[in-house]
Amino acid sequence: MSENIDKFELILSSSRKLIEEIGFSSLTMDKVAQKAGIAKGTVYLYFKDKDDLLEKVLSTGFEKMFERIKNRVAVENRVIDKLGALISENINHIYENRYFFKTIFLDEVNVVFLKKKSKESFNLRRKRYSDFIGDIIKSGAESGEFVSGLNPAKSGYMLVSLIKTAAIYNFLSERFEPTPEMIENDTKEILNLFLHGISVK
Amino acid sequence: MSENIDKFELILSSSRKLIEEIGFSSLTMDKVAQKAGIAKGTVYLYFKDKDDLLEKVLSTGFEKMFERIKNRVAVENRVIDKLGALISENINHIYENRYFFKTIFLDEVNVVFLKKKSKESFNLRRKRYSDFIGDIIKSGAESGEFVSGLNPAKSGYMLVSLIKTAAIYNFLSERFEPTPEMIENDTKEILNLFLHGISVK
DNA sequence: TTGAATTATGACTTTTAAGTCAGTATAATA
DNA sequence: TATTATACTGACTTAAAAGTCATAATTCAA
Repeated sequence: MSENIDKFELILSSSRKLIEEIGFSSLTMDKVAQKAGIAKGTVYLYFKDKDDLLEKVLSTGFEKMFERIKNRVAVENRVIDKLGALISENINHIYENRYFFKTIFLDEVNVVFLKKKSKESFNLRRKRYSDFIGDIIKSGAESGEFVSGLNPAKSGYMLVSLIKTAAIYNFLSERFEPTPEMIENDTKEILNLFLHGISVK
Repeated sequence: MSENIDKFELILSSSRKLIEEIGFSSLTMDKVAQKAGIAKGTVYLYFKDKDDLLEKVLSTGFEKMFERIKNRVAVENRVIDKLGALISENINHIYENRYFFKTIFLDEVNVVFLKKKSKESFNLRRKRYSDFIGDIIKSGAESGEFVSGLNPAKSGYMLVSLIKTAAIYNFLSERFEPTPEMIENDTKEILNLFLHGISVK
């Protein structure tokens, strides 16, 4: 019985290690079995199929992280301290599992591309756009409108991700036919968040 | 000669349409050929392989968007207006190509999962975390610390994406062994951006 | 100790999709 | 019109990986 639990955990941890090494897109059941030092058929005794295995890899990871963040946040009393604790705990968790998250975060490119070259040009485009925004931000910092000490390129990435996230939020909320007003509103909202944040002045 | 260019464009646009309908992860060369009403072999006369085709689908789309945004931004003089124009133009572009972008943005889940059920639980976890943050933000809005009129859940998504983006930025910059100070710095930076933005007060 | 139940194995089957290429149709040229 | 060059076709080959299952090893219980 306890043997079973061990094997279940063994397969999970082997999968996690493999994902760190080769990414989701190259993960195969054969490799998982090999990594765990067991036969492929055995994997299917503990997991319904590949989908089930990956779902469990991600869900157990998430639950661990969420639990940790909730506990840390509960200690703080003031709202801003809660947010600070949350961010810090989240970043720490990402870094402690950095190879896993690196794969998770960057593997999105692998959905689409099979070859290194295309991945590189994908990242290059992302960089070109962020740098373009970075230049605008830089000139704002030089004119004294924006705070000094900003990393312009990084801030560019941040703005791009805010725009993308707003779109994803709308897509997930089934908002597909936006009126011009809605778009104007979204624009204002993102610009405002990026320029002034959510605090009252 | 002009026939060739037409077929090249035909394959590109058929691929784009297909991606809108079924996503990257289900795209096959057979389906592309069928959609374009040509033989599979013909696709390989215009594109080296699948990777080449997808790379060109994405790069042409990006160049179009980037050109458009650059032109629009160039019209404005003040930095803040430039940023506003950029955001607005970017959002507009996303909405005009909404089905394509919906797939691009949400297909990241498909890297990992094959079945609908797992995708749903993935989105559910994302929502649970954002809602948790949303609750904190809500209490901050109620106490008057944060601006009113915020959508807490959406703001939660925004914060999560800022954290994620900061990590991606570090990963892309090959920063894998962060000191505690670097993590503390990142935390402050994100919290500060989220609370106060990049403008000077 | 033995035989029933449980767990494990890995060769095999099946599926899916990328990529090829010999043959066919169409267009260009002499 | 005949010949060459170019463009197109889709059945076929190849490859990769998911999932199965008859058989073997191990554990457990009487």
